Amino acid sequence: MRLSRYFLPVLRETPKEAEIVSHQLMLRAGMVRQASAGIYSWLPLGLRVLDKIGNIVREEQNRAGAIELLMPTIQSADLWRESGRYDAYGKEMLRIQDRHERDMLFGPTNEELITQIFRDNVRSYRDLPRNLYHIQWKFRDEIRPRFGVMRGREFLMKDAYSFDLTAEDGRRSYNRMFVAYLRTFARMGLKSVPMAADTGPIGGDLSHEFIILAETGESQVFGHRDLFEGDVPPADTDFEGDLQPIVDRWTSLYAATDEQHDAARFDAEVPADKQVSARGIEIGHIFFFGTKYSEPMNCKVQGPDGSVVALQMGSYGVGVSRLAGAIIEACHDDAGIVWPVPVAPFEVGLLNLKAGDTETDAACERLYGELTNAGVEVLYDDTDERPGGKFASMDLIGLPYQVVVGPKGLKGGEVELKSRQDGAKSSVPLDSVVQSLVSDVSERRLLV
RNA sequence: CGGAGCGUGGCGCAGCCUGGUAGCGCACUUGCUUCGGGAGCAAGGGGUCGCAGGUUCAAAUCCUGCCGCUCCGACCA
Repeated sequence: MRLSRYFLPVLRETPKEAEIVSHQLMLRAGMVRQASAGIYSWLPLGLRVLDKIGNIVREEQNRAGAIELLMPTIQSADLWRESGRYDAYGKEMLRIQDRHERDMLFGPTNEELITQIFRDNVRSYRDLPRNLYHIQWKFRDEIRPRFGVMRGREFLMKDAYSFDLTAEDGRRSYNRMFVAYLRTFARMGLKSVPMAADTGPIGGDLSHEFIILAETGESQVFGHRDLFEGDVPPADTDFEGDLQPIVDRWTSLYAATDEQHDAARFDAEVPADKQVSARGIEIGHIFFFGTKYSEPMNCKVQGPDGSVVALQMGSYGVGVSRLAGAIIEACHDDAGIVWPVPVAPFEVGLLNLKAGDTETDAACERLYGELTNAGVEVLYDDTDERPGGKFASMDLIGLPYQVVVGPKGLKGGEVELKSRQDGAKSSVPLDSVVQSLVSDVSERRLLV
């Protein structure tokens, strides 16, 4: 992408409504603009990040055997009356009426709708297990939205729903999502820790929140230090096999959010030098809730013995839009964002220090073409802005690699190659920079 | 909803107390000079001062009501 034709409004100063660093940087880097309280427009750069996050989530869901579909944002109130949640949900649910004065709502979650779809189309245990998911906008009319996209009212969420014949099978479905989540967040460069969690309005008795540590986290979390350094299950993990040992390993050590925290247990189970007490951000939440929806909504199949049984269900959420903010909270420095390669909006920033100069233009065009053809995502700053401004903007938007092309270096046939992550700079021959970048970038696209 | 604060050009702010020509920095446009880490000079463009009432000869400024936004608390992916 050529910057001269792109839409990337960067801000030199910090808008005063932004209090936390990820919100400030998202506004300054031209990723989002606030439409109203807790509701955001995603500008081109932000959308690219959102898509990358969504695609990683998608790949890992698919790997774990979940199947993607897409449900609407607007739902019928009648469906929610079946489960009893129309009255139970409270004011977070945005209730609206259509022109015929039918009660509708903007979906805060989709248990009811997916249960309806499933019950209307599945009759036999032979069609089990199934896990269906979608990535769709949700609306929860929070009392107080804050922290930018981290706690907006409108947010993009991946929500998966599992259907099983027995509780044991349901547990296996739960485990598949548990392992998928460990991989999903690790691929974004995040160290997530599953923690015993409250089930809230979703219901059920088995639940984990996936937490990353961040100073601006919304809740206090407690855990064993070793959990924050554990190895993530590899890509060739057999999701059809027994995942219980993996889950057991991750849940054997103490980890809890403040609402579940038991200080006495914490002190008894975790040696003082292994105790971690910090702020955390919830980026995923999984639940197993049995027949909470299938029973009242009559989502039943015939088992092998001919009996009709209500399905065992679970639901599994990932805050896709929240992750964009959460990753920035975890990955930034004084100059701006420092994107991990897998979620970076572009992988390489190409800086033409003297746009209009025949030689630098030619060298940049060549690099831009070759990198693009090699499948590397390049943002080419071909504007005639001064070098200082170009450097500052590139650092702000945080692309992992920068290629600096100017007359000085070109005299020796060289360009400067910089890593945003560690700030390392090196002079590289013009002829080998593409090869070097292609291998560096592709190596870091897959973190696990 | 309880408490606190803020709404003045795209962004950041001053002016309000003590009513009288709407200002500053950045950004933007044009020209010249500059050009390897946010340049200099010069000339420009852009504002219903959140909205509505009221007081007054006169309101960004004083009064009343409303709206929006932010922070702390209860709620949450």
